[in-house]
Amino acid sequence: MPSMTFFHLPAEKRERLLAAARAEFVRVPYEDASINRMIRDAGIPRGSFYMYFTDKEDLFRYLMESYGQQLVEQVEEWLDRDGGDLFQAFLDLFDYLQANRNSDNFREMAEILRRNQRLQPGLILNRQGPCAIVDRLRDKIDLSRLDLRSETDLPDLFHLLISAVAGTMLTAAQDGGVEQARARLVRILGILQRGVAAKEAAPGWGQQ
Amino acid sequence: MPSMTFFHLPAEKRERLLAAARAEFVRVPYEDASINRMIRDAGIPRGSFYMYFTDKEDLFRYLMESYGQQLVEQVEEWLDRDGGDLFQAFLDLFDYLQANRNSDNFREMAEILRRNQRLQPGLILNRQGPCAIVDRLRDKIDLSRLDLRSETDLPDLFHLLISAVAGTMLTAAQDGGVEQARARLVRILGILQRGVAAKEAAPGWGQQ
DNA sequence: TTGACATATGACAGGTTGTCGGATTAAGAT
DNA sequence: ATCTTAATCCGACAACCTGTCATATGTCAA
Repeated sequence: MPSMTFFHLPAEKRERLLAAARAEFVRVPYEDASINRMIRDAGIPRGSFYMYFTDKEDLFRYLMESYGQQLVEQVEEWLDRDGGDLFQAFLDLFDYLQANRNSDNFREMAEILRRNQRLQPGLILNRQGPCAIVDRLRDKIDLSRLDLRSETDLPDLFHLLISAVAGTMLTAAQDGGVEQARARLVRILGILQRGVAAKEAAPGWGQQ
Repeated sequence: MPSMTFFHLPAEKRERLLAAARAEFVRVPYEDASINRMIRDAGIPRGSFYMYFTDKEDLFRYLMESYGQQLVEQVEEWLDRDGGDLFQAFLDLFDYLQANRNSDNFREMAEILRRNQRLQPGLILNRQGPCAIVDRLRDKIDLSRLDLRSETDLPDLFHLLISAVAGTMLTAAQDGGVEQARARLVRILGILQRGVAAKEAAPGWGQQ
């Protein structure tokens, strides 16, 4: 979390720094991003930066969090539109991130995510896990379609869904096209919905 | 992948470098690991290092890959013992990694995994995804217990299982105890087995 | 005016990485 | 035994990066 000082800053200066930071994270993957360049581009002196953020990670997390905020809002909308269908909403999320023909803002976010999907999903995901998000979305979700048996099933499901989307976005970038990746996501969503346990737990050990 | 030169090295020298590298990755998380220290400890000159590996990442991936090799062998064993029960085997994996009262070798691996679970599951996982592993384990798995509907369901399931284990190991390290984390893993395995779709809900979402 | 406090600033120490060209070794070839 | 050629070795080096700290500057209240 940025220091209070950062928020007391004149909005213009604050935004200048954030813009430079976003540009840098768009330019190269996280590990290669340089605080030096950010402050140079933003015209902020070195010492000041460390007055605001403790770290490159601190800054990155702050950015991710605000992006996350926006995504959650977007997902909220889809849930409304899709009648609370969680799976459809996550499929929408995938399509949305792939398309990225949207506001510059999202285009930027999508680019950063794409740059950093190979490493650190742990960095991108909020530290506290999906719990906060779930709390916010819970009442938009049509729970009657879900067979949840424990208090934590919904957060856990979220975790699985998020990493599925992240994982398939990786596929999309590397291997073949978006099509293939999307198909994979659909299959994974299918697995999560129906489960992989054979319905009649046949005791026999015969294979196939 | 290390260069051929690396494998032509006298075994002693090669092992000296690898040992120093492992020690360094045990000492600090990936980002902070220093090639400098590794070569200093191993008594290998700077130029040589870059003759063998292109990168810190190159070296790390090589290590992870060999650890992965060992883990797969271990999982293979469990599958034999558990009668091909994939879910049981992954639960065993969790217990095994948590316990880490094993050979120094595994203790080291467990420590590295623990240090790096926060970031880069993407780094730890083999680039090609679980496919290679799956091919190797496929005939040890009792497929009659699973309801798989597509060629890729098994790899995808693996991916989910692995990230579930990784995710809960994270929980284990941060929040409360191992107990809580294990319970969470059990619930997640439950979700994957039975699915979260309410049984009689109409499956209408899969169009498009 | 004068403290007392928050904030700003940039020079600096210590560290890192990847490269490069000359030294060294190994392996044939003559 | 000597020469040739290619592979390997090596450490000095340039370029960069980060986090800190002592000093300067601003701000508000008494």
